[in-house]
Amino acid sequence: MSKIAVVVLPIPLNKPFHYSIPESLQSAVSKGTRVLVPFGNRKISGYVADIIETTYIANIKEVYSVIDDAPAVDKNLFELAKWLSTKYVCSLGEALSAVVPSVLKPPKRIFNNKPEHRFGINKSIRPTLTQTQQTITDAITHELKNHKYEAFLLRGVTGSGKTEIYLCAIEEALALGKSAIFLLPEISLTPQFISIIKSRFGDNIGVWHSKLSVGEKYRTWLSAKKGEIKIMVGARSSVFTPFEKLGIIVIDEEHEQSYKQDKKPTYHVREVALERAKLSNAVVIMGSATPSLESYWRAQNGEFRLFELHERIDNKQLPPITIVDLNCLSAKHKIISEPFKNALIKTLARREQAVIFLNRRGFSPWLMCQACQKVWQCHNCSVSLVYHKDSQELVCHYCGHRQPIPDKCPNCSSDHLSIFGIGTQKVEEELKKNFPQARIARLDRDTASKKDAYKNIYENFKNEDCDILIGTQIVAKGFDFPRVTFVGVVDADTCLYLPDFRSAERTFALMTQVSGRAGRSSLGGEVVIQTKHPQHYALVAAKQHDYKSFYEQEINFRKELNYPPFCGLVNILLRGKKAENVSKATDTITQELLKWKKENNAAIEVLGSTPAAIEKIKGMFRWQILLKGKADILINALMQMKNCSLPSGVIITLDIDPQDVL
DNA sequence: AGCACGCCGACT
DNA sequence: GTCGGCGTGCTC
Repeated sequence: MSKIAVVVLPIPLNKPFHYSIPESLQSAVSKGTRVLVPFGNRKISGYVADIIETTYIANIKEVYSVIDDAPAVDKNLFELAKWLSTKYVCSLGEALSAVVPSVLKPPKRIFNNKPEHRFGINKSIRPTLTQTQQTITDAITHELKNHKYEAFLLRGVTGSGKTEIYLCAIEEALALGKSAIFLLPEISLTPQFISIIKSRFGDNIGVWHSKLSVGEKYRTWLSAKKGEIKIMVGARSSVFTPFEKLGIIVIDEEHEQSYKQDKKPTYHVREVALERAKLSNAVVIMGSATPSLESYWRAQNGEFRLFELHERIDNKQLPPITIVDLNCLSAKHKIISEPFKNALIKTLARREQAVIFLNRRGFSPWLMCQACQKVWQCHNCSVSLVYHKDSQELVCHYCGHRQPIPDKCPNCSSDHLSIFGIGTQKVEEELKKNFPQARIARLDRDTASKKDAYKNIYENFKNEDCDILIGTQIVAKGFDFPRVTFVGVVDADTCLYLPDFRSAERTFALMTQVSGRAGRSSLGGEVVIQTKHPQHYALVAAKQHDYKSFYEQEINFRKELNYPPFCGLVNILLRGKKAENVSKATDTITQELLKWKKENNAAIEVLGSTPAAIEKIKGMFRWQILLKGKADILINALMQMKNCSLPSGVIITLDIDPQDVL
């Protein structure tokens, strides 16, 4: 009598499927291994959750083959997947496929195993710690030695020596025979950083990011599993690195948005790291100059141990920030104000470099007919098309649709078409006009996506073959050069007044981060921020480099309006091709939720239903409902919602703990 | 989620 | 007449 495998599949159905195990695979199939099984008329990989003797299911099919020669997920990771599926409301199979991506399978082609060179830990590089660094490292080491879960939050400006604390803590973990996961925002995983960390830890390190090939991913994953590497440095998904004896998880730049996964399961890596550390009795260290409001609040409430590093290692001062009120300026100075221009003149005269930052969101140049006010919009999405001067096209930034620039308005036949808004190209033009002798480069999604363009611009700037670098978010991170002494923010408002509860927090973090690009060396530096809201607390606090004052004001605002950390949030998004069906479905669900709330006397708020901020993307109409309340109550409410029948053609997606509610 | 089956409108 | 749109239901 052949045994039966209970297999969990990566489909949105929270129910396992039974397969008989053929004689030939009897010894290879065990709990935790992945197997290839027939499902309908396709073959998919699933997890053996259990092996049983008999089943009530008639006509079961056979396991086709076994993928792993040892369990792919150990007990802790399996528990973590169960937690993921509960917290983020998805099936266990979907959660498991986040823990062990399906790309992780043995390559068909076998590579020659090149001999491994082990360098071990290079202690000689370890610099002497300051008193503060030593105190923090000791506290972390203490917990590591106790094999106890603990979470630490380090708040310290760039240059205050957080990285050294991370590295020392990792060394301690390794010395105790434990492994370490070092999480970074995707953008920080630059070759420069990797070479620094490799020089410190040698071949103990694996690197994990989205650009690895399938084969590289599998080899890295396997060597972590086998314990051949002890440290994994990587983006979000490396929180699932299958280390057996995990000692420490570091989350650098804890406030970064890229730590939230936008597809199902919509986890935040911080929450996963905390949960995993609890299951493994490991330590979590989070660090940031501008911790997320939630985390700082949790630290204030004793959930995390808070350490603050107030000074830069070298006692260098933070650059002075000038805020320029754009309201007082004449139209011709709207892009570049006098203080902005003067600072730039001085910088160039000293033969130093400048970074000009422009946040593109909601700020791109668009085309408008002067006669009838028509604005060119995308046919598939409810957004304006963006004017691209280089290619002479109108481009949709949501669906990628592009069309040539018209010479006449199709409505009124006027040929009086003008461009509104400011983009990086426009700023570049303006700067070229003002500084014809300066060497100017531009870095944004358009230029950075071209092969090697990013590297070329980066190298050029590094080698000082370029005086002014204009860019979007991409220049706010990782562009640390000693000769940058001026940072200019063209318009801080684009992020400030988005209709989102986190926009002030984001603006504060961004301004702080951008400012940090100036004055990294003894040359000093200065920052100019242009805004129409110079009195806004996020900007005033950023100017004063005062996180705490920002925190105090922002936390009051969150409390008054009942937003995180004072409640949990769930964003329910409904999409469909027929506007009417989507709005009807949204209504049905809202009614159902309100009914449940009343019946259970539940402390939740059901906000909506409203069309999403961008009502249509790629031809799909979008409506949303926002749920507020305690996380566990919200999950119960969502369970209720699963029972209601909906008009066809409407897709529901849940975002648990959304980063924004736009 | 995928994928097939099945039912209605607009083409050569 | 049939091609293909999408609504429905099932997958061990």
